[in-house]
Amino acid sequence: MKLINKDTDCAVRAILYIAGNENNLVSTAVLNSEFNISRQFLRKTLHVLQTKKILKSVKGINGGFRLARPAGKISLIDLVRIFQGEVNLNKCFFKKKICVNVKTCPLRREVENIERYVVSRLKAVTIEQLAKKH
Amino acid sequence: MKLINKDTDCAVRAILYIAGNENNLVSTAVLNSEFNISRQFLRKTLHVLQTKKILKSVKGINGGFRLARPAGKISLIDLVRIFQGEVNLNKCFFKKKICVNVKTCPLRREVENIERYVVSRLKAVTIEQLAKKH
DNA sequence: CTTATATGTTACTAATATAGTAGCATTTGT
DNA sequence: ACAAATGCTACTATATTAGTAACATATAAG
Ligand code: FES
Ligand code: FES
Repeated sequence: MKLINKDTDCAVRAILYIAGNENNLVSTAVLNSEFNISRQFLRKTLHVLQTKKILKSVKGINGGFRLARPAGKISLIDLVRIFQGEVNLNKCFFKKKICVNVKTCPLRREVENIERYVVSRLKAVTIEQLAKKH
Repeated sequence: MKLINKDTDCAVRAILYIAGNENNLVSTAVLNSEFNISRQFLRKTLHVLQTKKILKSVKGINGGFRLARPAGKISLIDLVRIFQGEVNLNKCFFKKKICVNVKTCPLRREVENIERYVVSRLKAVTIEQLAKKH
C-alpha cells in the first residue's frame, strides 16, 4: 500500500530543487543529473505540473521550469491529487457498488476518519516547509 | 488511492456476519445470499482467513466457518495485513531505490507520521466494536 | 455405501493502475 | 541554420487487484 507513488515522489523532489533555484530556470537535464530519474520520466512529470499550473515553462535553448506560485502555496495534497487522484481511501464503498448497503457499512466511518486525517496532514505540508527541513 | 481493497472488504463483512452467528457454522452459500459477492470470491477470501487462523472451518455437508478467536481479538489491521500486506505508505522510499539518498528525503518524515496514525487507528478497531455499531 | 454438499487447494484469466519509453512538433538563443 | 529546450501524444511493460474454474477431500444424511 503506497501513499506516494513515483510520479508524486518525482514531482516533490523536482519542485523542491526548482524552489531552491528561484533565480534560474531548471531544465530536465539538470534534474536528471541531480536525481536518479530518467529524463523521459522527468519530462512527463514536469509537463503535467506545467499543465496544472504548478510550474511555468520556457521553451528553447536555456529554457526550463520555474515555480508558477510561491512555494508556500504548493502543498502535498495538490501533488497527490494531480498524480493519484482525489484521496478516497473509502473508495470501496462506492466503486462498482461493492457494498449493497452503504448506509450499513461498518467500515465506513472508521475509514472516513482516517481519510480526513490524511488529507488534513497532506494539506498542512507545503513545499516551503519541506525545503526548510531539507 | 484505496485503504481497503475488495478482499479486505469482503473479509470484514463476512467475519462480521459470522461473529453475529456464533452458534452456527456459516457457509459461503449463506454469505453469498446475504451479500452481493460471488461464491468463488467468498471462497477465496474465507480460505485465506482459515489458513491465517482467523476462521476455523468444518468440511462436508452442513459445514462452514466460525471464528477461530474472539471478535475482540480480531482487528482491522490484521485483515489489512493479510490481504494487502504490511502498511508501508512510505514504500516509495525503499522499493527499487527510487530515492538516491533516503536520509535526505524530505517526504519521509511526513509520510511516516501519517503511516503511524493509520496503523494505530486500524489496530484500535476490532470486529467486536464494529459489530456493536452495526 | 452412495450421494449431495461443503471446504481445500491450485491454477488460471481479466481488468486496472503504475511505471517507463519513444518520437515528432514547436520554440528560442546563438 | 542549428542546437537545445519543452509540448504533446501514443505506446509498451510491469505489478497489483479482481474474478473464475476445476478437481480433490471430507462429512452428514439417507
Ligand atoms: S463498501 Fe467497502 S467496507 Fe463497505
Ligand atoms: S523516496 Fe519517495 S519521497 Fe523520497
